[in-house]
Amino acid sequence: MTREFRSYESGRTYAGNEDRAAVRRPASIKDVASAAGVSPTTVSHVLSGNRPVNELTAARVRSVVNRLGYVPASLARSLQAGSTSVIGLMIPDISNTFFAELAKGAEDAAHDLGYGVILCNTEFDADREDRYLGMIRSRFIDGMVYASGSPPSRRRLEALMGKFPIALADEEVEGLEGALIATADHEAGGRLVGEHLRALGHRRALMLTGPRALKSGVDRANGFVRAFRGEVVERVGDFKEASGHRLVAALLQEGGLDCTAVFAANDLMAFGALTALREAGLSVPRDVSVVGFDDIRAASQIHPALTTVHQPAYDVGRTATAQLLQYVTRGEVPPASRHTLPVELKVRGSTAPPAR
Amino acid sequence: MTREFRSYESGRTYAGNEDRAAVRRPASIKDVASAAGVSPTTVSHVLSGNRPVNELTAARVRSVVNRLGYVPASLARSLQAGSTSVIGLMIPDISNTFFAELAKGAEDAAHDLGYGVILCNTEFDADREDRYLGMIRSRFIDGMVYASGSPPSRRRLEALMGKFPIALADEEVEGLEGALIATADHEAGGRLVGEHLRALGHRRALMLTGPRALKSGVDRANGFVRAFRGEVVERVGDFKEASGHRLVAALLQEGGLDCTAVFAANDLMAFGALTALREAGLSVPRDVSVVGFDDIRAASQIHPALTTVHQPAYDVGRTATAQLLQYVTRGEVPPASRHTLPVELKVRGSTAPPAR
DNA sequence: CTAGATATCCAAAACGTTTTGCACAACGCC
DNA sequence: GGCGTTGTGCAAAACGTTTTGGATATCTAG
Repeated sequence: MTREFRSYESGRTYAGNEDRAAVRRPASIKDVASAAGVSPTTVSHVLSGNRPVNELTAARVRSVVNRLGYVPASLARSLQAGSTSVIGLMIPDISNTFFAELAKGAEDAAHDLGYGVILCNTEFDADREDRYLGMIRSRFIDGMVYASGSPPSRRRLEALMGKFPIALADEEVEGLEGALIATADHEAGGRLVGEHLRALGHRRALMLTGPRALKSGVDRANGFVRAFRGEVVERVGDFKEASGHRLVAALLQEGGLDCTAVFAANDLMAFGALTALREAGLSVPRDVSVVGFDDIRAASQIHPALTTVHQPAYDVGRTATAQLLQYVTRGEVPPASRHTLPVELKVRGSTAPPAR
Repeated sequence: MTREFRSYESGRTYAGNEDRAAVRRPASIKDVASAAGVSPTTVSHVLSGNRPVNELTAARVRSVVNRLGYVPASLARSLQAGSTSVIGLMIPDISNTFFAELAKGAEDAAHDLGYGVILCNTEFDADREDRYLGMIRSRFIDGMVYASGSPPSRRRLEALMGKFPIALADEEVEGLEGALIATADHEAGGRLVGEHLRALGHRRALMLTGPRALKSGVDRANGFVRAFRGEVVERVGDFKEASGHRLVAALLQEGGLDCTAVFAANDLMAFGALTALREAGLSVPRDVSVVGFDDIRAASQIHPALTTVHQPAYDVGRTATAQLLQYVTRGEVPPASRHTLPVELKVRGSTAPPAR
């Protein structure tokens, strides 16, 4: 097999790879063109409909396309077009249901506009994050949805944000203004909890917060304290179940909780608190009410079901992505703009009026 | 339009877009070359280390690279190289923790070899799946990890499998031989459950299966039935929580469960079953034992904690991807090969000896 | 019968890299 | 002084598209 691609009129041959017949080079537009006796230009026009082509010629081209199983190389197309129709989604941990939901929203929004999503799972690893940021600098992706509040990257992010399309989701990176932001209304969530507990008659509460560095956690706490208008004892945890357990157990040992309600800044810490209370022989909600934040799946399945604030993780991902793409498709770097999405208080079995 | 890029020293502007100075074309290798007074070839060699370059020249080039903030366009690089260092991961639902774990394993394995992962979330939608399969045909991705057992795609998949690197994860597509496969040992999982329930003294069990079309579900059922060696009532569900609830509730209405144990083919259906049982006033595990499959996160967080079979979702994703990449990096289409990963029975609070 | 419009298709440039063959000079060796 | 060797860097081809300015033939109107 000589593998000659006799160009449509001149006797020129496109030198293929005669030697190794093993790996069959996929058909290119040139192959189609010469097989159909037209120029690559015409093939392109037939396929894109970008310019009219004689119907007879077009039919011939299409038949060759089928016969050869020709599929345009998207790489070459992207190179020419200057964009790839792919964006990145940077998150710390896809196995965390919150981020998985967020990712689903992002993927849906991207799919709607024909974009693909590259999963950038960082595990809070700065090197890993850097590698993924490199994808945007090398223009392999058209934009990035950034939902990973790992502090060390702020500097780098800042430098990129003016040059490339980037949207912040869920967590606004402290001190990073002028960006596209979609986040849940953490402050309102805290407020709802405060109002709920106050309405039930509670006047003294324990609040388990997340690390001070995360703005979302601070917002939740602020909203709560303002609305509760009672005494609030604050303890700083790390959003993990163990820390909720540890903090509550410690207080119980030191001579009693001295509170009628516990508000944990996320469901996992609330679970820890529940365990500690149960271990101490206290009953929820009879002796103590407990409220969480996030509404992860287990929250509604434990007993008693956990009163918590439902975060619109899916919507956060979807909104951030849709907003980002709105600018990406127009080749613009997005302006500063904030979207705060509503949260919802789910009242379940873990809260009740304080024992009198 | 002359399209000259002499901009660096002469005051000439970029012919590309004089009109909108807003969008500055990123520096190309030509820009660097002319600014450093060398050829693009030399720049390429300095950056890749592919051929030796005089240290003085190299230093000059590097300095220009920094000054201009040059980053090679990965698209052009990929076009030339003939591969993108990106693979696809096709799954039905990323918000399902099982697939999220699997995705994490895939991402980790890919990252280890410098590959990126495009998240292809199908929601069991054939069109969506087709679009993503198009990415491999258009060679935008170098390979695909396929973990979405939606039946309609089998035909298309079959056609692709000989031509492109594809690995099956978790679910082997029925009748699709000659592929790279990584899956959990579903049959052994079913067997472990059967042995466990039999050892506790159960002799009559209700088994909630998944759709018959999925081999994994069939394997689980077969393993269970063989090991349990008692009477098994079988009901077909669809792996969703609602179906577990519906099936059990229906049986209870029709005049009693008449079984001392329920084995659901996945945790979600087990959750549904638990709810139905609780609603009927039955106590788990006192009146009925319940076992699930998958060991999703919520399984250990509900009360009573669910006895279930731990699936190595992470390992399945990681193994499938690592195997796939082994061939992708060598430019080969992978041969037939199967990796069956061990499962583990997690005995928790939802199982006990039958009431006497 | 002729000028302009229309239909049809092609050549060449452009996207931004990497790779390969070659040119040229300087050097060491016999 | 000739010859292989090494060091250095360039030109050109190749990857596979899309886009744009024409070129040529055919048609239409006056």
